[in-house]
Order: sequence, then C-alpha cells, then structure tokens
Amino acid sequence: MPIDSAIYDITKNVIVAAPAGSGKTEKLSRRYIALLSAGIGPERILAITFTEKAAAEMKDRILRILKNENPELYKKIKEKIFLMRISTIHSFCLSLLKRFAFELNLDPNFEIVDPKDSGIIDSVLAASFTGIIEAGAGKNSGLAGLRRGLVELNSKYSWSQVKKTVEKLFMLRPSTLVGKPELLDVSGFAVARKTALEGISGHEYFTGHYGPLLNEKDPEKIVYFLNTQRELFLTTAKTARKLPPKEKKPLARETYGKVNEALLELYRAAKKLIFNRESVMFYEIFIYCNEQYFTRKKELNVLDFNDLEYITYCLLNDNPEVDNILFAFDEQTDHVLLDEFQDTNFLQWSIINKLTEEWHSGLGSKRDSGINPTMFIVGDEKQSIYGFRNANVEVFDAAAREMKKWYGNSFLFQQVSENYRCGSDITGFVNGVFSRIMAQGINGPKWRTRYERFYPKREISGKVEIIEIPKGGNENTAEAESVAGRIKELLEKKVKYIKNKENKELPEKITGADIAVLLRKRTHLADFEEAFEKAGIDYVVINGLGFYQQPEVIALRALLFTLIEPSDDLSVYLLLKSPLLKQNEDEIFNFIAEAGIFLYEKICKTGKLSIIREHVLQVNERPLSHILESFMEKAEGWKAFFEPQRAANIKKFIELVQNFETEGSSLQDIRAYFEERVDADEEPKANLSTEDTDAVKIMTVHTAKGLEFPVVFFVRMGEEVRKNRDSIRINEKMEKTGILYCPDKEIREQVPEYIELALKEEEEEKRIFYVAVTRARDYLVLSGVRDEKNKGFWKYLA
DNA sequence: ATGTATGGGCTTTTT
DNA sequence: GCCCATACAT
Repeated sequence: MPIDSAIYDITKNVIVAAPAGSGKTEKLSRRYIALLSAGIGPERILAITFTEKAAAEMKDRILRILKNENPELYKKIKEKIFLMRISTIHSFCLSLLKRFAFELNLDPNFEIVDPKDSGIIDSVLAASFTGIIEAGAGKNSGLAGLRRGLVELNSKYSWSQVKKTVEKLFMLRPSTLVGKPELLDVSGFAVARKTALEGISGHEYFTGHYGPLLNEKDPEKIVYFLNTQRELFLTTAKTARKLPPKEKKPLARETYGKVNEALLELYRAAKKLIFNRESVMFYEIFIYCNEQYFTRKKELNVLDFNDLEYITYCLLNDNPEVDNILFAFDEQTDHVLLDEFQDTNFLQWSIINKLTEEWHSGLGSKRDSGINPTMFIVGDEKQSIYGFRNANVEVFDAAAREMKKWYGNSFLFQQVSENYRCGSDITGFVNGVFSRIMAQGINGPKWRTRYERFYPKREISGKVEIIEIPKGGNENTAEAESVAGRIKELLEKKVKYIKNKENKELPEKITGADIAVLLRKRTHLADFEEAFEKAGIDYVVINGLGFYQQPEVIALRALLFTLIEPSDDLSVYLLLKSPLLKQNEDEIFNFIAEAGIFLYEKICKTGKLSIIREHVLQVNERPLSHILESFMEKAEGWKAFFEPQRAANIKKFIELVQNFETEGSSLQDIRAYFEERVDADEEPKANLSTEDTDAVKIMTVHTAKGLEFPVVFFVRMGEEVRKNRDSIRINEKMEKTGILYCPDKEIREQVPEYIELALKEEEEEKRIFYVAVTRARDYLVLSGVRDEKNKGFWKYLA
C-alpha cells in the first residue's frame, strides 16, 4: 500500500474521503503511528470509531504495523497499551460522564440499558398517562391542559395509538435535540374552502348531500362531516371519485369529478389544520413523559444510549463547570482521529466541536507551549447508512467547510479513489451503476450522494453474476433455493484469489467461510435458513437477534443477577416484568411504594412473591445452576417459554452458569462475564451447529459494513423498503431540528418536507446497495425476484 | 380504456 | 391497518 505522505503530515488537519476498499483503517492507523513516531504519547491521542469491533481492529492494526516496521516503538507502546484511547463515541461519552458524575449530579455507578428491552418506556408512558388523567382532573392543576389534550387525542385515536405515537417520539429522540413541532402549511385552507363551497352550491345534488358544509368554518366539524359522507366523494383508495359509487348518474361525469376534487382538497386542508393542533398536543405530552422518563431512570440509576450523547452535550454546553471540563479534556488531548465520519450525527459533531473549540478559536495555550493539536477525519459519504439513527451526511460537508475556515492552509482535504479490494470487473460494475444513479460534481441538493469513480488496483478481474427469479408461484422459496444451489456449485471452485510469495494473485478453492449472504432486512431470513438446511450448507446468522437479546435469556439473566446481587434494582425490576413473574406496572409500583432502600427489600416487606427471597437465600447453600432450575420449575418458566428454541436457550444459559461453577468461578466473576456478553453479542443461538468455522455467513448489509469477503451474495434485490411510512418524523437540518407530524399518508405525499425525507431515504437505499456490492473481493452475485417493473435494487441497474 | 371493489400478504436497518 | 394485484363495472 503506498504511503501518501501529505495526510500523515502531523502539522495538518485532514479530512480523507476514503471510499470502500481504499484502505481506510490502514490510513487511520498510519496517521496514529505518525503521531506516535513524532514522540506523542498514546494517552494524548483520542480515536473515535463507529463500533467496538472497529476500535479493536484499529488497535490491532496499529500494533501489527509497528511490530513489522518499528519494533522499538512497538515495544514501548505495548507497555503503554492500556493508555491507548481508541473507543466508540458512546464509550467515550460514558467515560466523560463517569468522570464528571459529581458535576452532573449523577450516581457514578449508573448502568446503560436499552429502554425497549427493559420495558421502562412502556411503564413510564402508562404511569404518565394515568398521572395526567388523574392529577389533571383537579382544579387549577398545572396538568389540566395536558389532560384536555390527552382526552381529545384519546377520543379520536385509540389509547394504544396515542401511546404508540408518543413512543415513536421516544425512539426518535436519539442523538438529537428534539425541537418544536414544524407545522404543516395551512395557508391553502381558505381557498380550498371557497372552491369547494362554490362547487357544492352550483348543483342540487351536492347541496343535498353537503348542505351542512355551507356555513361550517371549524376544521374539526368539516372533517367530521366529510367523514360521514366519505364514500360519496372518495374511492377506497382515497382518491376523488370520478364515477358515483352506484350506477345512478347524478351529473355529467366531469362536473361530478371536479366537485369531488374540490371536496377532497377541503378535506385535506382541514385535516392539516387539525394535525397541526394535534402535533402540539403530542409534543407537550411527550415533553411531560420525557421528564417522567428521566425521573424513572434516575430512580433506577440507569441511562440509555441516547442519554450518553445528550447528557454529554449538555455537560459541555450548559453545565456551570464547563470550563473545567473543557480544560481537563484539553490538557489531556492533543490529537483527535475520527473514523466513519459519514455516520456522525449532528449532536456527536457538536460534542467533538465543543471539545476542540479552543484549538481553532485561537484562545488555547497549546500553541504557546509548542503543541500543534490536530484533527484527522476519515469517512465516505457513500457509505452513510445510519440515517435512522440520525446519522447526517450533511455533517461531512459542513465539517469540511468549517475546518477549511478554521485551519486555512493547515487544512487538507483528500479524495482517495484507489480500490485495493475488488476485482476490476466488480469495480467496473460499481463505477457503471453508481456514476449513473448518484450525483456527479457539486450540483444539486446537499443530501444527494456524490460519486467518485474507482481506480481498481488489483490485477484480477473477479466476476459479477446475476440471478433473476421470475415472479409468480413460491418466488421467495425459489430464490432461496437458487442461491443455495449456486453456493453448492461455487464451493470447492477456484473463484477466490490469494497472493503468493511473489505477490502474484492466484486462484484458490473457496470454503463456506469465504461466502457472505447479505440481506437488506431480516424479514425473509427464514427462507434462506430453510433452503440452506435442506441443501446441507452450514451457515451462521451473524447478529440475528442474538442469544442475549432473546426474552427468555433476558429474564434468566435478570434472575441470575438478582440472586447474586439482590440490591441490583434494575435486574429485580426486569425480573418482575419478565414472563417468569408477569408483574404489571401497578403491581411493581406497589412494591416501590414500600419503605426501604432496595427494591428487593421492599418486595420482601410485602411478603408477596416469596419465591424471590426463597431462592436468594439459597445462594450460598447450593449451586446457582440448581437454583435457576428450581426457580424455573416453581415459576412455571417452562410454560412461559415453551417454544423449542427458547427452551434450548434456557438450557444453554443454565449450562453456561454450570460450567463456570465447575471451574470454581466466583459469583462476581460470573456476573461480570454475563454483563460483558450482552454488549458483545456474538453467541450463536442454542442447538445450531455453529462451532464449525466453515459456515456461510448470513447478515444484514448494516452488519457487513466495514467487512469484506471473497464471495458475496446480495439477495432479495427485488424487495422494496417502503418510504415515507412514519407519521412522526424528526426533520434534522443543520440549523434546526423539528418534529413533523402528519398521520395521513395521502397528505404526506404532498407535503414538501415529507417529500424531501422520502428522497433522502431513496438516497440511503442507493448507499446501502453501494455498501453491499463493495463488500465483494472476487465474486459478486446479485439475486432477486425480478419483473418488468424493476422494483427494489433492480431499478439501479441499467 | 378507465375507474372501483375485493381479498391476500406483509409490516427495516442498530451503537 | 395499508399496499398491490386482480376481478369486475361502466
């Protein structure tokens, strides 16, 4: 790999636009080494990667290069390896929060939870809603307004629908500062009403049916009334009727259609007015629930993933101690390296920005003491596929502009276009497709993805193969079976190329482990599992809802933690909510209301659920695995988890515990092990023969990001992801972030903000396709159900 | 040819 | 509950 000296000039601030296969990790590692070689200690360099795995890989790569090229430095660094600060943004924020827990009024022993798994959001919403309804009923209650809003929403939508919408806002809260509702444009209401009324009054037929509309101005009543008449002017597909529902022809077809159009316009305009009101109601209810959510997390002493970023952001912006914090960071850190920058969201960029503010504001004392702090950013806009987590491609552009402004001549932007990964047929295919479907040059809206052509560096051609499954019959099974068949044919064939001693690439036989099957989503994963099983192909599903994410394992883990550490409130809470004990929120609240410090104590006081205490008391008497089994029997856990896979998972979990005990591990060791395993979830599901390393890997494109395989199958090409489905959206722009709300799909299709969001989603699909095809080194197979409509990813091919 | 009713299939990606 | 293909109606 050639060393481009400019980007390793450690006096320069650098952004490298490094496409797939261009040696991104290598460049990052070499920059890191350039810093080390200049005598900079590893403790003064902060590197942020996207995943823990990428962090580990980078550490690995750095050490490997050093070992080969600079053994002396390698020895020195190896001793200081624990000082290397290479982590994800989340764990970086975590360490910052732990360090400044006191300033933040946080208990430093807080734990991180996934609020979805733990059911905390569920319980908070239920409690908040009842709270609003009960407390808001009191005279002069501050909640009276919220109560009215909630009651009104409740009368229109079902209770569960309202809950779902607020829940959505919780899920969207990620990594962004939730802004105020962005209201829909309702300026057309007056005109729509005028046109509709004129249409009605012209014909007896219409005045007969729509008379009450003539003097109605209230949008609520207009919509209510039009709803009663909807089958008169709307088809089942919710378009304006051109023909009457029954054969009777009241008017000329053209007049009839025109008036219905006008009525539909009025109907939509009035709905928009209503949605705007509801939007504000939902927003206010959400804000209230969010406060309750924070209180509950405080009680349980937990934070969720989003809090890590959000609280760090607040710490750096609003905390009175901010100067000390920034000083502490600045004193420690001279160089920042950022990986996968295209997946950075606005909040994360703000955090980095704030931390390094002094480096470019000219206020810092670093330069006076001869230190030249730098930023080194690597990313590829074409691989930005985390939009749903608010990754914002525009951040990349904005960062380049800002850094240019801050650093002037000591800033360097470098576009890389060499590809060291794919055979030339594959790069040729990629160039052909993406130079057509992505933007060229700098024209067009900012969210359009731009494409720079690849220059293939490998000497072999590789191959791109296409499998088209005709529509009709059992097309899904047919595709899975074709893929299985093709895999069997390719196995043992010499389709991968490996360098020999003279650095010449020579063909070699492949094994299952060389093959990756990539999917856009997991929906039809079972078809492939089935087909592979039938064909006798060994496979592993990577990250398919992992062992530790299965509800039965979550329950058992909570039980295990409760036994080992009864003061672990969160685990006790999870155990209570689990199918083992089936306690609902009200019941749990009754426990919480008891006197005492820990939830476990409180439960014991009530004398209820004696099963918990009974088993906790056995902990030092008999093996944990026996206690787990006994608990399962008594709580009828086998009934709750009767499905074979779940039962097998439970057995496997208990076996794992048993193994530790026979090894003589301490309780705390066991607990620590399972705590760690949850994050690094790679444990294959029980009873699958996954021990063999020769298995074909099945995974989503998202999971495959950053990886490469000799042979890649990208399957289900014909599948389309539905755009514009969510009624509530976060509309994140650099300047402001707003909430969009419009539960009516037909109206959404006309609202410019939603239209733009749908276009952005389409861009992301292109990028997902790009990531998928650029995983392949030697052999790429695209397969899917295809018809003349060219749906899904097929439409990107010429 | 065009508009409408009906029934069957399916409802993302994850630190 | 919503999309799409298909059958049915004008």
